[in-house]
Order: sequence, then structure tokens, then C-alpha cells
Amino acid sequence: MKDKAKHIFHRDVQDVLDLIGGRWRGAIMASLCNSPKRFLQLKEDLAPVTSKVLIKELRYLEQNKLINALRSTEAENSVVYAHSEHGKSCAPVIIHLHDWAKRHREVMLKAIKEG
Amino acid sequence: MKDKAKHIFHRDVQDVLDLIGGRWRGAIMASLCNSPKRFLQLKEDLAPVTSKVLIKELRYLEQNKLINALRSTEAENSVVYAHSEHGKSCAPVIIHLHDWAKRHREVMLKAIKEG
DNA sequence: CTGCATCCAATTCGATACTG
DNA sequence: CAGTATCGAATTGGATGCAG
Repeated sequence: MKDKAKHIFHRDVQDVLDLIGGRWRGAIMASLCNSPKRFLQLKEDLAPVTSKVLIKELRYLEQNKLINALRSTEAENSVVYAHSEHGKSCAPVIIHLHDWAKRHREVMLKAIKEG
Repeated sequence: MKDKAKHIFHRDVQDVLDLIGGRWRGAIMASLCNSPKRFLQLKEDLAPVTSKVLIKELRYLEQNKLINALRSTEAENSVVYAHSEHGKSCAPVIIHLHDWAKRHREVMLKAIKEG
């Protein structure tokens, strides 16, 4: 399992990137890593995303069992989006992406400095 | 560093997904995890990608220092694409994506069975 | 073999306004 | 607050053919 020579199937990677790649899906999952959020909170957090696009992506993630939309039975216009049980399992993946971003930024900044 | 409550900045995740998200970039990086490849090998491995798109993505990854295009000085029409030093550092990230794909597939298959 | 140019169809997405 | 409707612009991407 920890074999470094293990073969990577790029189609698996592609599948995951279909799921959480794109402009917003990964960002939504990342934002929800921190805490569940309501529609408007999410929209503001991810600005400048539009309602249309955000809804579309939320529906997609919901269909793919990564998040749940919790509709309050009491208050009508209150919907809370949160990671599903399965969605939580991708948090470590998001964290790896997040951490690698920092390393990448350093490399790119250094490259720019060096001309 | 290993604090599970650590805050995730979705913009960092977005940045990485700009880099290796999309239909092909992650797949290219994944394919090159296994071994360096020539243009046509890569094109066949990733089929049905077209030359136009593949070239575009390879140039992008090259500009972002994730891969190198090694042009043979001897044989004219021979170019080998490989991870750069920095590109290698994203292999673990790719492996996490790859492994999570399997878990996700299981969850989705189960969900389908259960209706 | 590597890579580019052109044409064309399809998708995507922002802006805006609107509904319950 | 949560979500929908419509329009038009822009981007993307496939097919194909060609060049060094």
C-alpha cells in the first residue's frame, strides 16, 4: 500500500477532479471543511460566484453524496449545507491540496525573483 | 500542523485546482507519476484528448514549473515530458486523490444498489 | 513525431431581474 | 433568504488538415 512505485491510474485522478475540480466545487468542499454554512454565507465566502452557478454546483455535490442540504422544518427559508458522512472523508484530501498550495506558491515566487 | 481543527482557506484549494484541475492537467500529472513520456505516448494514454488541447495543457504545466519538456539535441522530433523537481512534490497529492477515488466509487456503487 | 491553424458547435457563465 | 429565468458574450473543445 505504501509502495512508492505503485501505479497511478490517471482515470481515477480524472474522476476525482471531475467531482471536486473546476472553479468552485473544491472551494465549496474546502469552505465546508471549516463549518456548515447557509446559502448566503457560502455565496459571500466564495464571492464573486453567482447564485446560478453556486446552486448548480451545490446540486451536483449533493447528487454525488458529498454534501447534504439540511432544510429546516421550522423556518422556511433556512437551508444549511454541510459535508455528508462521505464528504468528510475527502477533508484529508482537501488538506493535502491546501498544504501543497503553500509549497507551490513558494516555488513560483522564488522562480519569479530569479527572473 | 497536524491540528485537525486547522482552518482551510478555500482560495488556496482553488489555486491548486486551477493548476491541476480541469479535464486533463491532473491526468497528465498522474500519468507522468508513473514515468516520463513522449508527446504521442501521452496523447494515447490520455485518449481521447486532441493534440491542440494536450499541447495547450502541457505548455501551461511547463510555465507553472510542474513539468519539463526535454528536447533531445540529437533526434529532432523527440520530446520527453517529465515531472520537474517541483512537480515531483505533487505526486503525494495525486496519490491521495487516486486513493480517495476508490473510496468514493465504493460509496456511490453502494448508494446505487440501495436505490 | 511534434505541434500549429482554422472552422465551427457546444457549453459555460456573468449580469440582471424576478419569485415565494 | 433561497433559488429561478432569460439573454447574450466569451470560452472551450472537437474535427480536420497541414508544416517542419
